[in-house]
Amino acid sequence: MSETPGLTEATRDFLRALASENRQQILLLFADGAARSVGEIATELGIGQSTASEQLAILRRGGVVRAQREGKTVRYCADGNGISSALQELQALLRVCCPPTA
Amino acid sequence: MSETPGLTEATRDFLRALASENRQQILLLFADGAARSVGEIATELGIGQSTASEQLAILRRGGVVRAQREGKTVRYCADGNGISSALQELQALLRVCCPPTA
DNA sequence: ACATCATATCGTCGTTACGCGAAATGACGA
DNA sequence: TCGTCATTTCGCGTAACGACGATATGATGT
Repeated sequence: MSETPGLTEATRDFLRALASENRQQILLLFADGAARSVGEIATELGIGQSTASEQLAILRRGGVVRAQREGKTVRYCADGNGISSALQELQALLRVCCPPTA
Repeated sequence: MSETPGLTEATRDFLRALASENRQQILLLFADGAARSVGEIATELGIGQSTASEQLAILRRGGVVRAQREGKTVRYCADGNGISSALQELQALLRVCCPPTA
């Protein structure tokens, strides 16, 4: 069998990260550009603290958000680089599968 | 400004559809632009025929592929319209969450 | 070192997704 | 109508996901 991975594992992680409504909500919190702590996110979304941490980790693995420590707290914000690179790879795949008019 | 900037259910289905390696492989089969029957896809990927049908249905729901009957068989191919519209909506969301910081 | 607060990880449970074979549906030709 | 072939739907077992509370790790101030 040929290898033909199609998409990178990273891009698949990106897609899976965004394919969850809860995680989309988290991402949308960052629309104002402000970084947030895990606890703030949990409170704003009305979910458990550990849940927020875990979902944030998935988003981070997908290159959607990035974290930075500030004292005791960890602040998350959208990762523009990760997002645009994943988006580019995704577009490349889709272009391959959609030649001309269908 | 304060309206719901979230993603459509359709776009979430699109993301979920592409977040599976098996379904990505199916999509990649259509890179040559040729439509394929369910049985052909199952054979080419070495998966069960019912599995192929189900995964195809998910891809179709996500607007990634579309189906057309031809006699007894149903041929699937990539859905350029569905893909590009979902992609546009996705980009819109990501733009919202990624200020010019990058 | 100790206490404290924020976050990460662990253990668990219920729900959902995947993959298969078997059976039902739909299309066509005789 | 009947038989066949392709596809869809169903039933089931297994694996992965999502959420939670509880506990462990890490950072800070005293």
